Amino acid sequence: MVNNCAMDQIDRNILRELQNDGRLTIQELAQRVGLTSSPCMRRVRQLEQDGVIQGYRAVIDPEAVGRGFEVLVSIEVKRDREAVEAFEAALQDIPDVIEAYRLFGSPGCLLRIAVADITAYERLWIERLTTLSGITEVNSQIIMKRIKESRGLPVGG
Amino acid sequence: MVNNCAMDQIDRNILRELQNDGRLTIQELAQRVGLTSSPCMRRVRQLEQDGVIQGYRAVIDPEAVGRGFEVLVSIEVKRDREAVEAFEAALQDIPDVIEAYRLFGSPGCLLRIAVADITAYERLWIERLTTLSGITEVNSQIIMKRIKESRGLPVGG
DNA sequence: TCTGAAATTCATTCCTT
DNA sequence: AAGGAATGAATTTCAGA
Repeated sequence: MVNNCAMDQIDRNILRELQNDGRLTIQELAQRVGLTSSPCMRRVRQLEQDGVIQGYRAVIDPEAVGRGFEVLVSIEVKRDREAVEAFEAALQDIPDVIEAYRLFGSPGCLLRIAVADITAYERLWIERLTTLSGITEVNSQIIMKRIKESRGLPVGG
Repeated sequence: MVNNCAMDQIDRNILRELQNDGRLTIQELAQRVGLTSSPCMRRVRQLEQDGVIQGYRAVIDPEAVGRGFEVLVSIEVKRDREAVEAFEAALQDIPDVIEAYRLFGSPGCLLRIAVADITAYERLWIERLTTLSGITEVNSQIIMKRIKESRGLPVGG
């Protein structure tokens, strides 16, 4: 269950610390939140079991794996069930599409794409995006600047 | 330096595994990529030093921390330096804004916002978004469906 | 629920190949 | 670069408050 809401300030501090450094040792974490290691570990395990902590990930430099060029793509899809389902299924098979959202209003769909460079993007665009069926519009937006980065969710307190 | 490109297939496998589970023990990781623990650890440390691995994070369930309602907001800002800089500085002080991008073309700016519910969003919108100076348009888009989720970057191989 | 100690597992170093 | 053994840390469990 995700919301038994027995989450107190210490739990929130644990979440904040682990969002910042997911490889903190239990001991170091315990010290930062004012516990000793056994209760601290019990809380962490509980948060994991409850699904509050969904997992841990290494954060990789996109440049280093040939994905330093990011594009946001607005797409309009024909508003019929067949078209939408086929389109969304097709997205699953394009690894360069790292996020995709269906929106209310316009655009109907927003993709976040990560490729090596503009050449790779051109190839992706001509070979895979424009060939998707049921699409009525594709609009590619290059990011000029990251104004604010996602370093995890703000955790109250 | 990020690209000395002495990265081989084993390194890419390490990155893939650590993206999937950032708390893998070196031993378990070593087994998965076909090494013993000492060379495996050397590689991980090297990747960290080179900045290929930028860090480790716990992934938190947004619902559990009162941020289950996500909105994408397109904003147009007056195209003058003062306005843009003031606007972008102001965004830094709104914790609900978890990502912000300045784009080429239109919209000039895209925000990703995470709040508890639509009521909280209404409050944010009226109190903090519409009051930002230099803004000519605000367009809020609610996510109907997450078609594809970011579980880290695809790592070749 | 916490503490503190005991048992086990892991990280890390060093030396050899 | 990789493997293996040694050691020092950290995790994890458990008894008691």
